[in-house]
Amino acid sequence: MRTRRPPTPYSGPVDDSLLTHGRALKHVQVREYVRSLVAGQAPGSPAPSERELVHRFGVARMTVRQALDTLVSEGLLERIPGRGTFVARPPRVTSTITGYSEEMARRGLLSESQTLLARREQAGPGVARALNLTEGDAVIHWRRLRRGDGQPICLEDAYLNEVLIPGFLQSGMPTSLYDELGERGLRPTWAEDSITADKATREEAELLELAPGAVVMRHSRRALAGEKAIEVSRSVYRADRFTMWIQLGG
Amino acid sequence: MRTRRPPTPYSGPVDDSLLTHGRALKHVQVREYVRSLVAGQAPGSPAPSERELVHRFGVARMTVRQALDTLVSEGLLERIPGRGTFVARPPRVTSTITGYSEEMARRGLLSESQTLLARREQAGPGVARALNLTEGDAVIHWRRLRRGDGQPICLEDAYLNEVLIPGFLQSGMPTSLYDELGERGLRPTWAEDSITADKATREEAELLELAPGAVVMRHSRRALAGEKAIEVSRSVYRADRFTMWIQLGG
DNA sequence: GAGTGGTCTAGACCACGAT
DNA sequence: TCGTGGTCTAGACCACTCT
Repeated sequence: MRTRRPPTPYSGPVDDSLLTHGRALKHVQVREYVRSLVAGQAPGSPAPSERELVHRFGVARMTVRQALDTLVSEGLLERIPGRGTFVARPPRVTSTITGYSEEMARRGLLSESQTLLARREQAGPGVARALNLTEGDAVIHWRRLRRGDGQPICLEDAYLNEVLIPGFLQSGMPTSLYDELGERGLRPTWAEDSITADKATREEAELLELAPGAVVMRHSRRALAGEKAIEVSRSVYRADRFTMWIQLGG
Repeated sequence: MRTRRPPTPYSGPVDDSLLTHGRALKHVQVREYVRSLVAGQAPGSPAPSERELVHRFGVARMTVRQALDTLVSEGLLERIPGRGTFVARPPRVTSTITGYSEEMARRGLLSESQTLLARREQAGPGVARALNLTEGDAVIHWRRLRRGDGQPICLEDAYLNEVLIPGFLQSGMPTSLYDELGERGLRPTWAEDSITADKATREEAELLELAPGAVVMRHSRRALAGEKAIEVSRSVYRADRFTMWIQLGG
């Protein structure tokens, strides 16, 4: 039986991001070592064997397994019993939440965005409910006319929970809302969308340079980052210039 | 230090589904015991503590942790350091691939489906490409008029890879395509959808009981079960009676 | 202080794949 | 046969929460 374990005064080079209470956890060290080894490797490339890592780090095999378990559950590695551990083929993208800018980029179109309105408002009943706020709470209302290759494509009214993004209006409006949210750790991870077809109102037709009554697609979204309802938006798209693409599942 | 472990001749009641090579793995026993305890429990209810399970099953704590790890990664349990292990609140549904029947059921509408066509055809170029087939390969073409509460809502043309579902046409058409595919282990796990708005053609307008030129929503789907492309479909929905709901992310 | 989960050890035997 | 991952043991110390 083992006696007391010494207080593990680890003293090697340590990435600060890997510290917990001032000390790097061993399984984290192993995990990040393997992650860096494996970064950029082709799918199917072998990762170090568990016993090799045991040797290199002087840790128990269970510790190595804990490290690899994480990477396997991340989809980075794949274990094949009797053969070894290998770089997994990149898992199919699991329905990413994308915004308009990314949608346009994906099709190779130049994405432009003209802000028609960006101001603090009091939440109405619908917006308040969608953002888990109380009616009258402060929200940011951002209305944009969006173009692809110069042509009007979409008119979007987004409402953002101001409490979650202090200084948003003052900092100048970002090009990509979702990138900006990402930098604040609030990139939406979940969204409820609804989509229907309709005819453009007169105002919409004017802004989108359509004949009144032309066919449009209406898209509503409620986007959440973790538990936080961050954005609710209503968009109207020219049907003749826009097809929505969605990938579901993983 | 331990000596050799005895050959673990487990003899308790064993669910066949839990057997591997004729012997129930201990972590599986523990896992399924906890799963059954926790089934139907309200979120936040405590699960047995790790040490309690160690006692009850006479196993090492690492074994119990392995069992609980699985349930945690399934989203069934949640660990809170210093407090215990608890039933997790049901994880948000990660964008399920749903078919029309399930969509209707979700809104509490009576879903009906009238088969207009169900036959073997030779794949055209578009369908062949979508199903990873060669032009001329056999596909099943299934055209349905779908109603909600008696009203025409959707006209759908589905093409299925016949090789993957032998005897499909002969067995009588199912009510829910996705349920039927599920029973063959081919429930789609991934789908590429595209959605746009348009005006109904004369034929569509007739079948959907619309005025010619009325606004409709067009929906295309390419659905895969694992690596197998199983279904490709084109649907047209009456915009006045149907809004598409999508949940993204998890 | 008692109980909980988080981390870690230093081994063991097994089934399986490659050689 | 040798190396691999899969399973398992019987403990240990830690930080944390709750009472």
